Amino acid sequence: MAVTGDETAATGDMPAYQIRTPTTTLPQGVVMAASPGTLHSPQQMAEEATRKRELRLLKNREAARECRRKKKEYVKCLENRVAVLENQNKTLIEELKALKDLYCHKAE
DNA sequence: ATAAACTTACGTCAATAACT
DNA sequence: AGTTATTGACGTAAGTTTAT
Repeated sequence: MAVTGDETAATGDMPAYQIRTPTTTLPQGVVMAASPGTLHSPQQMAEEATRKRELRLLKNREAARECRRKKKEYVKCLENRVAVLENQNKTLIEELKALKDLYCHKAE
């Protein structure tokens, strides 16, 4: 199965193209008192996790686009090289034929 | 006209290579 | 060792071609 869940709980019934948020997100309206002395309430942790995930997805999205662009270019390059070599080959075959011909007629 | 088959581009995940 | 970048594999949507 390709659609395996990631670190945020495998929800097999959710289409892959939907953006999932970490399950650590608290229900609407629930406000936790920030633990005294720290800036790391569960909410803040969850928000930070979401922010990190979205940033990661954004970066990877762009990386994937670039990767495909490079691959396409590479393939185009190869195809071009094939065309060039095919032409060279054709020319060489013609040349060989001509030389053989010449040699034959000389031999008579 | 349209249903089915094929193509193209995309976003995501996971593995791993490259970097610090 | 932890973090970030790269890329193959997969599923999806939209576009195009082909057969009826």
